[in-house]
Amino acid sequence: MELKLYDTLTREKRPFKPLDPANVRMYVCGPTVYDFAHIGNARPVIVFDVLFRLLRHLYGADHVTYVRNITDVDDKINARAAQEYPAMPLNEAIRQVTEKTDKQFHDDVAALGCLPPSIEPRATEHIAEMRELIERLVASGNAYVAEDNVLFSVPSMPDYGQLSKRPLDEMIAGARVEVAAYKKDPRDFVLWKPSKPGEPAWPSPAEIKAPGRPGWHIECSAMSMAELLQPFGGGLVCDDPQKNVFDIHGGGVDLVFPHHENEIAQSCCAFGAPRMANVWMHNGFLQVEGEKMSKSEGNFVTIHELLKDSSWPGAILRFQMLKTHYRQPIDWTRKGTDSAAIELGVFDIFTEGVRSRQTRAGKVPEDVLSALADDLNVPLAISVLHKLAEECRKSDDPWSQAAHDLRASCDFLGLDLSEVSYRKLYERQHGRIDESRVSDLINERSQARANKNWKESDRIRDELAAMGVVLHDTKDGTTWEIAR
RNA sequence: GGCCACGUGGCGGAGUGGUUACGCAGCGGUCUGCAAAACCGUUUACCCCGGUUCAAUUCCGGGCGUGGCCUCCA
Repeated sequence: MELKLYDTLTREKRPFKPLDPANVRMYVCGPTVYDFAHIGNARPVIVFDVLFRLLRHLYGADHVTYVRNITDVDDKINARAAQEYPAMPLNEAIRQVTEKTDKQFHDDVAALGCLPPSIEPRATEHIAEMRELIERLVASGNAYVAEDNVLFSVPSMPDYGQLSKRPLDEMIAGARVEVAAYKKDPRDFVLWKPSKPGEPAWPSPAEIKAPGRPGWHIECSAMSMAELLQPFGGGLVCDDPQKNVFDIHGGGVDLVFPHHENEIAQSCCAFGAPRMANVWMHNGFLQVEGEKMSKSEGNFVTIHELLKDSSWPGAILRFQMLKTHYRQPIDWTRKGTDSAAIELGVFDIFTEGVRSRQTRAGKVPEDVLSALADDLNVPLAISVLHKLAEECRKSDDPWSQAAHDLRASCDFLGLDLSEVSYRKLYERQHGRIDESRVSDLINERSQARANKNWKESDRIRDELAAMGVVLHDTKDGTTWEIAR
């Protein structure tokens, strides 16, 4: 099976050829840990988790390295720390904020069924590599010092702007931001900047006396080097440009410019590499109820709220996210969550037996895998799952091959069905169903029906319906389930 | 203002130069005391205007709409 991925750089879907099939390497930009992650942050985490699973399937679990960083040095973190812990020394407050947010993030994404990446480097653990990279860029003439800042010189890189397709000279025209006076060129960006007193600070590179801290973009160049190049023979000590490229770099489409463009500039110029990564993948943006998500609009939806306050099982949120192809925009709505719950509830019904007692090996159908291999066409893969569910419905055997395959497919997609049954959803909202009360009422109703007392029979059925219980009268008696 | 995406039936959402996506909902039927479930059948599509083509929802151009980005972070 051939994996094809859409590459933002070339704007086309291409067959994926790993540099080394024994060491497939992927880097995805992770969160800045200063606040609860919102549902938009969840998208790349879920999307690239599916890709991670697929790569592990295709190349072997031990042959894929997935790096997702944690950004724990950033102005927003500083601001949040000062606001939340005004009495505390800033660095201590920052540690409080980052540790707390970091934990929340991991709890949230675990609930969404995401595997932990192979490595989750933290920016503050890689300051040394950032400094080394900056020194290199200064030495090579790609960066310069100005007022204790180190800036990347965009004109020093003729290819700058390829990823976002922004022509160098036209880029300034529409800019509406004031340009710092010390910049040689308005497009130059910061690699290192001086820290204000009390802020996190490290010894500066390039013989700058004042302590400082890294710019935003350099951390990803440094961490991808440290985790995806150096361990595989590349990095600063290696002059072979081919050793200084990894396979896949991912993130949200909002990162294409400037973040990824600048990462490319830093990495390629530092290592003399023709490319930073062979494939650039970007997930589409997300709106909430038709509106841009923003705190001022009051429609800022965090993963935590959905899981804890609204009691949605993570699998349902994950499924809702995966119902849309990763490059399409999503309008995240409550109605969409309800639909996802109904669909997954069906998968739960048909796999309930095989989840408690697997009687044979389930197999992820080729149709599912080939859909995923076609640039992660998860919606198409899900349509195959519906077909399996259809087979299950037609089968008399609760342990049919289709049921095993459906289970295997859900497992493959990271969809944990253990909490998604209609009953569990109902009980999360309305409290436990009193089963003995239900069976008492059913017995009473059966009596009434035996006596052809349809009025009483229907009254009891209505009473049960009010409890969320729906009856099925069959030849063998009456069964019940929770309303969908 | 510049650059870049996206626009499919009631809703969600794939895909394609000519043939049923799929799911949910709706409608009709079988079944049922009546229902429910199940099964069978079935309605409503490709933003607008041009162009290319034997043929466009699918390619090209323009328009409209929505969204993203426009650098040291709002």
